[in-house]
Parts: sequence; C-alpha cells; structure tokens
Amino acid sequence: MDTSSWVDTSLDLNPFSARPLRLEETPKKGPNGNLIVFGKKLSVKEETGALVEELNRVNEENKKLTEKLTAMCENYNALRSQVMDLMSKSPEKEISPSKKRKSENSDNNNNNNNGNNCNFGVVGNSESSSTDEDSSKKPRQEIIKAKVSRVYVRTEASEAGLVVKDGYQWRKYGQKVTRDNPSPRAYFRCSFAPICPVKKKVQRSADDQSVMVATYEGEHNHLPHSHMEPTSGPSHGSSSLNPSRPTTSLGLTKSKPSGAGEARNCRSNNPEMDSPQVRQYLVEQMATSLTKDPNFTEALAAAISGRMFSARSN
DNA sequence: CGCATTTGACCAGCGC
DNA sequence: GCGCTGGTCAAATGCG
Repeated sequence: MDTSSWVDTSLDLNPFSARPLRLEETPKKGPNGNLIVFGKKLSVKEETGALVEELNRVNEENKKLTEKLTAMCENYNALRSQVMDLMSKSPEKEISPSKKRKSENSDNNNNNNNGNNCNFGVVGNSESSSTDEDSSKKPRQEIIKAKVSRVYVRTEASEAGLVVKDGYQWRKYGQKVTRDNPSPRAYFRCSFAPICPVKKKVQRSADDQSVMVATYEGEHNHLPHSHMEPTSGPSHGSSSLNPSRPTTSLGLTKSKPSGAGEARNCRSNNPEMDSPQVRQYLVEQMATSLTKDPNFTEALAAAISGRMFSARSN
C-alpha cells in the first residue's frame, strides 16, 4: 500500500533533459558572428525572427508540459482520495494482523492519514495525533511528541549499505533484522544528539529492494550539516558526507534532481519539505542540475546572444 | 589515538 | 508468566 502511493514518475522537469527541445536546430554562429541556419547565412533580422519563433515554441512546450504536470497531479490526488475512501471503508485491512507493535502501528497510521503530498517520496508525516485512540493506551508514547515522516529513496539495486544521505550527519547506533523484512534495519541518531533528538530508521523495502525506506522521528533543531560545513571547524574528518553536495535524497531517486521541480509544483504538506533549509537545498539542486546541463548553457547562450542582437537592431 | 561502526546483550511492550 | 519482537546500549573492532 505504501509503495502504491509512492509515485516514481521519473518525471524530469528539467526541460532540457526531459526533452531536448530540439536544440540541435538552434542556429549556429558563423565565423563572423552571424548565425547560420541550415547552412544559410541569416541577416540579423532573420536571426531575431528565428530566435523569437524558437522562443515562442519553447514557451508553448513549456506551457503544455505544465498543463500535463498539473493534470497528473490532479489525477494523482483524485486516485489518492479514492484510496483513502476505500481504506476508511475497510479500516486496518491493509495492515497485516501480525503487526502488533505500537510503533509500527503508529507509523502506519501516519502513513495513511496524510493528505495530498504530490509525492516526493515522503509518504508519512504527521504529528503524533493525540486524538488517536491508542494514545491513551500508551503513556510512554505521549512523551514523544516527535514528528514521524517516512521517506522513500530509490537507490541502485547494487548499492550496498543502508545510507540515505539527507544533508544531516547521522550516527549509527544499532542494526536489527526485523521479522517482516529480511533486510536489516539500521538505527541512526543525529550526530548532534542529545541536543538534536532526531532519529531515523533505514531499511530496504520488502517489496522492492532498490527502495530504501527511511523513517524520521522528530525534527532537527539545527541546520543541515551541509549548511554548516564551511564554518564547522576541523572535526568530522571521517565524515562520509559528500563534500561537494550532500545527496539529500528526499527526491525519488538519488541522482535525479528533477525531484526539486516536483517539490515546487506539487506542494507537500510535509513540514520537513517546507522547511527553509530543505527549500533552499532544493533550489540549489535545481540550479546545479540546470547549470550542469550543456543544453541549458547552450540555450542560455543562444537566448542571450539573440537578446543582444535584437537590442542592437532596435 | 580518536572517532564511527558493528554486533551481541539487554530491556520493555505486547500477545497468548 | 513466558516467549517473541523491536529498540537501545555499550564493548569490541576498524579506519584514517
């Protein structure tokens, strides 16, 4: 059930990777600065016209893509609400009867009752609702007012280990093989503990071994490690964090920055996703993915040169 | 040597 | 009360 609500659309919102936008048709510059289209030398006016036409076409494609995305989100939300309806009609059918541990149940509840994350892999997220009938039965639980969220991360199947990099630094304090899943579950504590009480559990999905399920408990009361790195002294020498970019795998895949686009277009109601740190990181990711893309730089250069030419002709 | 990770032991909750 | 299970602790180990 969880995985069904987990949308791996592989939707790459970077238009240059999602679709090359036929940039190979982009006019090329001749030796004297004039553009050559299909082997023809063009005048400045023709160049401008071609570029404007190209720009319009790109805009139109962009609009179409946006509409498609909106439609997809709406369909997804509609499907999701249908699933919610079905689940509310037949409660607890999706949970195997063998699940008796309180924490598991609360996790599952959290999983089910959140609204329309247009999905970023983050499935669960909710304050441990005190209205829950079981909260009265669990005196110990009330101490933990931690937010619980679940993040699904697709990794390479060959990739070993239970590492979900998310910008924070974690210390592993335990590993267990659980009954309902043959893969071991790793327990992590924020390395800023006890100042930061956040914990996370990471386990490969029983259904799909290439999917890691990270369950976060609590909220960080500090910036992600990546944000503090430049000023964070000489320690953490053996930190496994990628120094260039901590792969906050909040997105669907480890390597696809497209998740950032989804986050922008589909608002999640996960507080972690709404936190300024994460937002900033997502923006960085988008910027990085765009600037890394040679098509983007090429198109940008073309657009700028076109702009300059048109300005000069005026 | 200092740190993080590993891993077996221990503890607590739950069902029978 | 007992056994099962998930979660945590802490000594041992490995690594830079």
